[in-house]
Amino acid sequence: MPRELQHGATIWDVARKAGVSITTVSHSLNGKGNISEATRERVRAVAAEMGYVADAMARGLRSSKTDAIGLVFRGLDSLGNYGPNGVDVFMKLAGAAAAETLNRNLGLMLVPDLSRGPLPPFSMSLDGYIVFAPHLDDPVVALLENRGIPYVTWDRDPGRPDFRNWVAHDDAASTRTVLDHLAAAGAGSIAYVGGTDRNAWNFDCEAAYVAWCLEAGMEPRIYHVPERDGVEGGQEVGARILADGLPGAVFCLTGRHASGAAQAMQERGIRIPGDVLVCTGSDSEHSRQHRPAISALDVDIPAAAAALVQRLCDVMEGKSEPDPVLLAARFLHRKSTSPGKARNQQKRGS
Amino acid sequence: MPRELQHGATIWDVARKAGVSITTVSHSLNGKGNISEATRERVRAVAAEMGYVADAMARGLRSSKTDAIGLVFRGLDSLGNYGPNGVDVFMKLAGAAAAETLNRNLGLMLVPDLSRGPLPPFSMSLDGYIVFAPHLDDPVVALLENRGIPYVTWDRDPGRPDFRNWVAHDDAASTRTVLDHLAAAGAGSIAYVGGTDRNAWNFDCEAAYVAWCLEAGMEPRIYHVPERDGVEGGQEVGARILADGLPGAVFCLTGRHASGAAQAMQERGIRIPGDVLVCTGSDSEHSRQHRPAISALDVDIPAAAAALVQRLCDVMEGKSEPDPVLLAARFLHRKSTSPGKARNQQKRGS
DNA sequence: GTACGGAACAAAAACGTTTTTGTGTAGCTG
DNA sequence: CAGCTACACAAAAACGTTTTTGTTCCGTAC
Repeated sequence: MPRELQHGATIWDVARKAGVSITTVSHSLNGKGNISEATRERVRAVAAEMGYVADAMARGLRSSKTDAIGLVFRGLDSLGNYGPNGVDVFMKLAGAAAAETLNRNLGLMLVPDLSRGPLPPFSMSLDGYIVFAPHLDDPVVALLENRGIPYVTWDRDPGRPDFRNWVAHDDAASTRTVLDHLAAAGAGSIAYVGGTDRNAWNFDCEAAYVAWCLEAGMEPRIYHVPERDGVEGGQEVGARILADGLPGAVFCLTGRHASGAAQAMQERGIRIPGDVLVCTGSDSEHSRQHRPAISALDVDIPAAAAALVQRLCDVMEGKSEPDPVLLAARFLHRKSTSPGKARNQQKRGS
Repeated sequence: MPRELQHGATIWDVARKAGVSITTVSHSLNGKGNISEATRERVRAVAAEMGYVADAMARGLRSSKTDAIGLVFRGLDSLGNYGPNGVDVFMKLAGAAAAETLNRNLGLMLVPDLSRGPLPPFSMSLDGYIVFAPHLDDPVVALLENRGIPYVTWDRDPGRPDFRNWVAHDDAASTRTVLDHLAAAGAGSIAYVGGTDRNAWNFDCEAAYVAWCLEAGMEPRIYHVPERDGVEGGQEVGARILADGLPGAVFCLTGRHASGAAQAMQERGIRIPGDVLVCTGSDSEHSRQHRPAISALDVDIPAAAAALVQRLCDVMEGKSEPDPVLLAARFLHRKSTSPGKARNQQKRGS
């Protein structure tokens, strides 16, 4: 049991005990001013012995640096609105980001959606922010922009083409990979199921799908389901797709939708992958759990978190802004897209 | 685009614009002093119009309240040492805790393991802490105790029987539930596989197992595998159990161990649940994914998080400390423990 | 012998709040 | 009309740092 009042050890206490002024203490510990090495060392020893740690508030007040960054936490309700890949991805990202920040000796604060309700106490004092999946006219980025707080986003901001501090997967390339794979596995027509959130993920994947169809001479079949509707929304769209005519493959952006759609079709006697291929743009427990397991695009979360934190640190240090970071998604080939006989509903190239 | 320098709007600016002193501003906004309702309202309006938010640093410095709590984040390396249920549970807890704190308008900061390396800047200024699964002589709780920072723990601290601010599942009751279930499903002998971390979870489950065996007249068969060894450790212990003689059931505390043990036995021709029942004390993706799916105890994470945050707030407000919170775990009955013919290796009661 | 300069440290200002203590005016009492 | 209270607000101290500006001492150059 060391000191009794270690809790309140202030810079004055250290100064008194070392027989110097508080200036000397501050300078000694921070390696700044002009202090003889002997004094510096002595002060360091005293401070260490007393377990002195500079008060973060006072330091932050003076130098307006908190050494902590924020991660905008979108609650479950708003995740329905914003978070395309669902809570799983978000929480994994939070964990990876925390692991990444600790390496740099930064704190990571989870703050609720900044756009509604009273601002959480610390939110405006953080050094920077990571924003998850900004949507069109996102009030959160508007607020940060307005306050001049540095931030990076996961996925690009669809409304700000000139904003460059983002990290994302190459959605266009990923989409083409998936579609090529489905076509190679025998799908002559491919239905696309996107979400309704107005974020880059939805926009870019759909655009890539349309472009790919054009090239392949295939008629686009596009469906939209609100992200928040999850598996049930997937079931509903599965039925709708069936009513419109069985395609060779169904590509659902979210894992929940894919799982629901697959389930709805299976319940109506359709076999996967025998009669239709199913694939999702974001792996989740639902896609893994489904029988047969659903092929998916997989996100390298640690890499994404590392890139985000790195970029944010760069921005905070005022480094010049290079190009956005594009990561490659892995395609996880599972049973739901095993190749088989041709499944052309509308003949390819017809 | 509102104001140009909203970023730096200070209490002085508000005071000047409202034609009052900063005292009046502070009092008006915080509903303290003795201010006429007219003035109070006018100041409020001006502040709102300017988008004024009190600087958290200054406020914190003055009143030594940060309105933020910390969650000790144990990195992947130390999770091997500390986190009994693996990273999944921890991240879910973090998410649930974040959702819970935002309701109270508190910030939640993830801080790295406090016991090693330099302390992250903010760690000693937070109002309180949630510590995940403290182990015997945990340096993190020692540090918090030493600094006089309020904290609650998830799972009790095995080394401090008189510390009461914890929330946990009733491990003894859960263990009995599982063992009763296994016995009822026909297991005449049950092998127990625990971890090596010195935390309450391991201690209490093992003690309950031993007690239950004594009552049931069954010879205890206890194995230990380091948590960090994961699935591979489970495979290894599965082989070891088999070499010692096939029991009627295997109860592994962690999902990874259970999955590995099941796998090792299945590879050697043992059928589950035909020849042996397998069950785990903490549900995870591994237990869900395994074929057959492995029965498990399931944690109600949101309830746990809510209880932890609630308790921490109580402690911070200096409320009297009631009894620790004991939550009930749900038992998820899956295929791996389907009842069948008696599987008595050693006859029950013999 | 005075002026200059650098080394080593100290004093004081500043950061933006909250809180304690003042201050002036009005109304009321005796 | 002196004195007291209540009211509405202002001034100033305090929180614990960092940083800017001083101060002292001493050696050296002119």
